[in-house]
Amino acid sequence: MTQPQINNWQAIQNEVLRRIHAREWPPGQVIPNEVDLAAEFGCARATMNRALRALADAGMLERRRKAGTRVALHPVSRATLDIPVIRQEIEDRGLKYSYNLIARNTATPLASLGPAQKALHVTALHCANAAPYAYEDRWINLSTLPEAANQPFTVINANEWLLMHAPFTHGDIRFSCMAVPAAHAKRLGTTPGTPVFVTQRTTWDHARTITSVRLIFAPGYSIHTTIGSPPLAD
Amino acid sequence: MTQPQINNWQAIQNEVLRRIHAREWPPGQVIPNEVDLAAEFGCARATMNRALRALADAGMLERRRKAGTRVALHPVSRATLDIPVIRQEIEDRGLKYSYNLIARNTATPLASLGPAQKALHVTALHCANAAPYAYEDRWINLSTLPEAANQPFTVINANEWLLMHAPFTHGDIRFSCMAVPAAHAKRLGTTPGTPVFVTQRTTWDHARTITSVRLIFAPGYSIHTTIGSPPLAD
DNA sequence: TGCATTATTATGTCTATACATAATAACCCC
DNA sequence: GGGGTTATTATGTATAGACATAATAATGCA
Repeated sequence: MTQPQINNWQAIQNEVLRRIHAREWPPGQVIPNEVDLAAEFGCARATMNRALRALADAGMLERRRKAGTRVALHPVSRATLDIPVIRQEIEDRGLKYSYNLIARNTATPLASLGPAQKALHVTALHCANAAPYAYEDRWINLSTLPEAANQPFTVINANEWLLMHAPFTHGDIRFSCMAVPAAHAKRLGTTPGTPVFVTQRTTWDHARTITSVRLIFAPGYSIHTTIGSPPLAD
Repeated sequence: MTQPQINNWQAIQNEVLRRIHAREWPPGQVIPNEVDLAAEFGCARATMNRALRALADAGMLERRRKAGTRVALHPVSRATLDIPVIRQEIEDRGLKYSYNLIARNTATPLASLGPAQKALHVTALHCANAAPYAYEDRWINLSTLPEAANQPFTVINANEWLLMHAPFTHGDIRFSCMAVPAAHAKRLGTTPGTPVFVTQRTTWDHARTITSVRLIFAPGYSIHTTIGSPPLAD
C-alpha cells in the first residue's frame, strides 16, 4: 500500500474527502491513524497531519488525542462569511457609494455598550447610486475612544474612521429582520411595515467596548455565502 | 533580538496580534519576513509560518510570495457560522423538537435545481415546544437521488435523511427576509405581512444538485455569531 | 526607450525526527 | 470486583534542512 505517492497535502485532502463522500469512510467511523495513512499515501506524517487538520477545521473530521480521527456525524455546514466595509460592498457591485450624516450627538446609550457611560450617537445613511442602501444607528464609546468626540463624521463615515483609528480585537454580530419603523421608512425609500434585514454588531478592544451599530438595510437586501468549495476534479 | 524564546505558535500568534492591535504594525504595513521573525522569536521558520498562516486564514494578514506579509488594510471581519441541523438547533436551546410533514409530491421544480427534471417536493413544519419554528419548502433532485422517492418523510425529516444518505460536496446559502405570505402565516403562528427571516440553501454532490430548500422562520428568529475571539491575556 | 530574459526573494510546502500531551486501556493491589 | 496507578497510543507541535513557486527587481539586448 505504498503505491499512490500523493505527496502534497491538498491532493491528500481531496482523496480523503472523496472517501468520505463515497462512503468508504461513513459518518462516525474512525479512520486509520496518521502514521498508517502517511504510509499508504507515501508521504510524511506532517503532510498527513496538515491534510487532516484542515479537514477538521472545516468541520468534516473530528479529532481527539488517543481516540483518533473520525468522520463527523453531522458534517456541520460551516460557512465563513466576510463582513465587508459598506463602501466596499457597494463598490464591489459596481455602484457609486455615497454617505450622508443624519445626526450626531453625545448621550448615554441604552444597553448595548455595557454600563451606562458617555457615548457618541451617530446616525447616517449609506447610499448606492444615490438610492438608500442602509440606515446606520451607531453608538461609539467615548471612554474608550475620547478622540472620536472631535470627529465630525460628515465626510468620513464612522465605520471607516473606526477601522483606521480603533481596530477591534473581537466582535459579535446578529442578523435578523423587522418591520421598518415609520421613522426610517421614508429614508430607506419604502413604506412603514416593510420587512427589512437588520444586522446588529458590537466590537471590543480587549475588555472595552468600542462601538455598537445597527444597520437597517433597504428592502431586497440579502447575504450570500457558500459551504465548502466545488471539487476540482469531477 | 534572540531574547524572548516564544516557541509555540499560539504564543507567537498572540504577540503578532498584539503588535497589530497596538499599531506597532499598522494596517497596510509590510511586516518582517518569516526568517527574520523566527530569529527574533527564537523559533523555527515552520513555527513562524504556522502562526502567520493562521492569521492570514483569519483575514488579519495578507501574504503573497516574494511581496511579503502585510497587515490587512480592512481587517476583514471574517465570521464563521455553523449551520446546524434544525433539530439540533432547537434542542441546543433546551426545547423539544417536533416535526410535521405537510405535503409530499412529485413535480417539476421551477429553477432552483437547474434544468427541468423530476423532483420530489416536500413541505413541512419544524416546531420547538410544539410552537412553529420554521416552515420548510424543499425540492429533492430525483435523478441524483432516486431512492428518495421511496421515503415517506413522515417521521424522519428530509434534512436528516439527506444528511445520512446523500452527503454534499458543497453548497450555497442566502439569508434574506420577506413578508410572510398569507398561505404560510397561520402555520407560523402569525399574520400575513409579518417580517420573517428566510434562508435559501442549495447543495451539490460534485456537479449534480441534491436539494434546494427554503426555510421560513417564525418571527423573532435571528442568527448570532462572533468575529475573532476575546484575547486570553488582558 | 521598450521589451524580453534572467536573477533574486519571500512564501509555500515536504521530509524526518523528536518530544509533549491527552485520553484510553491495562494493570495491580487491596 | 472496585478503585487508583501506570502503560500505551494517536494526535499536537517543534525543529532543521531542502526544494518549489510566484512575483518582483535587475539586467541585457534590439
